[in-house]
Amino acid sequence: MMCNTRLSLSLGLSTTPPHQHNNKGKLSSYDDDNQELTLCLSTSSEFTNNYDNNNRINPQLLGGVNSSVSSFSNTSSVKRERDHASSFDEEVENLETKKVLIISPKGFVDHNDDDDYGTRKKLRLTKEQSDVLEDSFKEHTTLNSKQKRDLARRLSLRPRQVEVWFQNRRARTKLKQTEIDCEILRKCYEDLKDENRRLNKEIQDLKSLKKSQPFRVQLSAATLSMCPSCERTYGGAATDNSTKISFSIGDQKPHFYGIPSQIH
DNA sequence: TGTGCACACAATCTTACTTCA
DNA sequence: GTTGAAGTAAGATTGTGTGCA
Repeated sequence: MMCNTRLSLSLGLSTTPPHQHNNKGKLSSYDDDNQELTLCLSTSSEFTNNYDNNNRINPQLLGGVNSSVSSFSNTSSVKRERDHASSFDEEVENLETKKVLIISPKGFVDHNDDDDYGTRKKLRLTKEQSDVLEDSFKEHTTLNSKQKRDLARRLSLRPRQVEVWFQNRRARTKLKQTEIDCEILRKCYEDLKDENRRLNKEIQDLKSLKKSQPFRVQLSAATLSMCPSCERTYGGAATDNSTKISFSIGDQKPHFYGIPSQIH
């Protein structure tokens, strides 16, 4: 069977108990000529086991058929279908928008009229729904089952939709934070690079100064001083006459400058 | 210890919408 | 004003890892 085989689902809206149905989501018929697969599903409590949370058919129902439509054969999705459609009301609600599904390489697609053939309608949350979700996200970035259900009920969404919204929100918040962190690091890197360039230049200046003026030179406070006895250079950030403890370039041994007795 | 389940996350896909030539 | 390509935002899907009973 080709992936584009059309699958029609005939959904009975009867409240007949499942055990009284002849077709409980089993493969009903397959039209070789039109490559159409027809399933008859009851809307009994067993209906919930016929679909996953994305209104896709439980692959188990398709038996050998699902080998050609592996894109939707996902155990986690099947598992998650328990998360919603937990009541008969929700089942009926789902049926209102999911009457005919098409098997395609992308999985099952909702097709309630011919205009939608081959497309998937994407939900756009209303401003109000988004605001509520945002407010909720500010309070807690993850939801427990009860919070999820309550929020879904309040917004007339499926719990799975709320869950997905929070997942995406967390992911995009993290991404945004990563971008911010990255920008901060980039700025730090640029600053350090500038500082390194400045210090290297300073070293070069001092080296050339050392060659031309082999005596002690008091440079500006921000630059370095040179010990007259050993001609080593010292860091000189302090501007007062207090003792300065410095390290000569290329030597970790401290030199004391400012107190004659302490000069070696 | 193995197993199933629920959940979170990363990566990716897909669609709706916007911008711009 | 219209149109189509390109870009972006965001909802949805899929695969994987982890903790827990």
